[in-house]
Amino acid sequence: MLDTTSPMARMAKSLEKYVVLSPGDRDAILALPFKVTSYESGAYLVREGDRADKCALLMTGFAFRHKLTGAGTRQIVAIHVPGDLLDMQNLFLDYADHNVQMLSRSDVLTVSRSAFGALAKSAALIGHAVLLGVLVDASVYREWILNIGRRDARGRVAHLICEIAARLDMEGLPPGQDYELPMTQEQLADALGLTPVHVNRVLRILEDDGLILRKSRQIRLPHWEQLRRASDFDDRYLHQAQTKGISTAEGGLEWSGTEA
Amino acid sequence: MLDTTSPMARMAKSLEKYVVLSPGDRDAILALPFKVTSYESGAYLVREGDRADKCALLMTGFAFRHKLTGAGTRQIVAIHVPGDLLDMQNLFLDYADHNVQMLSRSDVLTVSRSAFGALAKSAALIGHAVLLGVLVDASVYREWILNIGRRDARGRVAHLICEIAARLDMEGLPPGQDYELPMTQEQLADALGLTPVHVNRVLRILEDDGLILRKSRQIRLPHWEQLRRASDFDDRYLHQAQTKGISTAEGGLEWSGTEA
DNA sequence: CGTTTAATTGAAAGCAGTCAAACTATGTGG
DNA sequence: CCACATAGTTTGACTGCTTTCAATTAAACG
Repeated sequence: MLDTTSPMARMAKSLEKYVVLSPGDRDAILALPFKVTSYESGAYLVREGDRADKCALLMTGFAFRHKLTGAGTRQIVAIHVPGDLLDMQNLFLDYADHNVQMLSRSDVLTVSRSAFGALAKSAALIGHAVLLGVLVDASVYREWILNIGRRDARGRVAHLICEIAARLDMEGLPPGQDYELPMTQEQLADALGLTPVHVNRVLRILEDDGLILRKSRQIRLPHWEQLRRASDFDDRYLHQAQTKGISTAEGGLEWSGTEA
Repeated sequence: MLDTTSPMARMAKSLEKYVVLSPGDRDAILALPFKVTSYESGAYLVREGDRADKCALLMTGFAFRHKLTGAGTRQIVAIHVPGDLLDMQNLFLDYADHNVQMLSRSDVLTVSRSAFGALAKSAALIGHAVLLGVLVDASVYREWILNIGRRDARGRVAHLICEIAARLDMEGLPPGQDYELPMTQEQLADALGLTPVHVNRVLRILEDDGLILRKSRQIRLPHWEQLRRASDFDDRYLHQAQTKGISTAEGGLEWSGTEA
C-alpha cells in the first residue's frame, strides 16, 4: 500500500484520501513530470501576488499560509502537515492572495500547473479529488474563524493543538507519541490572533492544568479526552470520513504518559 | 446578455463569473430540473449535520453561514448576497459542517445534488467553475481570519462593510447608492467576533468620523476611499478579475453623497 | 563560546466584554 | 388609529482578558 518507488506515489496516496482512483488514473499520476525540492525553514513556496505556476505536495516538514495587514501584522491562516496537497489553493486563481512559507526544513514535490491542470481536466476523478481537498481546506478555515472569533485564549490554543495532533494522526504519523510542534510561540500567536506573550502564559496554564506536557517544543497530550473537551474540539470538520481509509479509533488517541 | 426567461439563466450567469461557458454548457444548465423556493428571514437552508442533497443559488435576499461553539456562542463565517452560489460548500462532502440561514426573506433556486453533480462531472468547464467558486470562497475565509485575528474592532467593522458593499457592487446591484445592510447589530457582532454592544459603539465612532452615514439599517458610504483606507480593505481577495466581465472602475466606486 | 533568537515573567494600561437599564423601532390586535 | 408587545438599539458604569512595555533567562546556532 505504501508505494515508495516514486515520489508521485505519495501524490496518488494524498489524492486517494478523497477518492478511489482507478489504476489508469493512478498510472497517469505516476507518469506526471515532477520535481522534488528541499526548502529551508522560513523559505517561501508562494508569495502573495505571484502567478501560481505549480502545484505541490508537502512530503516532509511543516508549512503555513499567511497574510499581512496593511499595518504589517501577520495572520497565519492555515498550518500544513506532511502529506498535504499545498497549492490547489492558488493553482487555479489568477494570482496568489497569500503567502505559503515553510515552518521547518521540508521536501516538496512540485508538478507544473499546466501538466497537473491538464490531468485534472481530463481525468474527472482527479479533478474531483482536488475539489474535495479544497472543500476540506475551506471547512478548516471556517473552524478557524470560529476558533479565533468565539473562543477565549485558552480554548483557542488548546483547539489548535488538538487540530494539529489530529491531523498528524490522520496522516499516519505516530499517534499516541509526543509530537513536535515546529512552531515558535510567536507563530502560534499569529495563528491564533493573540500575542506571543499571552500564548506563553496560556501554554503555562494548560500545563499547570495537566492538559499538556512540554519539553522545549515537544508536546505530549497525556489526557487527550480532557484536552478535547477543554478546547471544544470536534474532529468532524476535518472530514476524515470523506478521507475514506484511515480509521483512527473513533474517540481517542491513547497517550501513555501521566505526569511529568 | 441578461436572460430572464428562466431562473436557470441566473445560474448560468453566476457560473459565468468564473468561466466562459460554451453554448452547449449553457443549454445543459438551462435544461436542469430546478425549483424556486421562498424562505422567510431566519429560515434554515442547511443545518449542521444534514446530508447535503441540493445545490442552490441565492436569487434575492441575503443569507449567512454560521457555526456554534460547544458553549452555544455563534460565529457567522460568511455572508451571501444575491447571485451567490450557495451550496457548493457542502454539496460534495459527506455532511454539512455548518448552518446556512436566511438573513432576509429570500428566493432560492435549488437543483438536486444528483442532477447538478452529474452535469459538473460530464461538463468539465462547469466543474471548473464550481472549483473556482469554492476557491474564491476560501479566499474570503482567509481574509475573515485575518480580519478577526488581526484588526481592532473599528477596522473589523469597517472592513466587513467594505466587503459587503464591494460584493453587492460586483453583483451589479446599484453602486454609489445607499444600500441596506440587512443585519442586526447582534449578527454583525457574531460575524466579527465582537459583542453587540461594542459593535454599536464602533458604528457610532465610524459615523462620528464621517466614514459612514446611517438611517436605521440603511448605510451610505460617503467617502469610500477613506473608509477603504481606514479598514485596510483591498478587494483583490474577492478575485473579481477571475470573475472576468464586470469591470468596475479599478480603484474606487464614486459615491455622490457628502454630508448628512 | 559568543551571538542571536526564542521563551518567561512582572507590572501597568487599554480595548472590548459584561451587566443593566432606557429608549426606539416595528408589528399586532382592538 | 392608538395601545401594547416584542425585537433591536443605545448608553453608562464597571470589570477583566489580553496587550504593551521592559527586563531576564534559556535555548539554538555557527
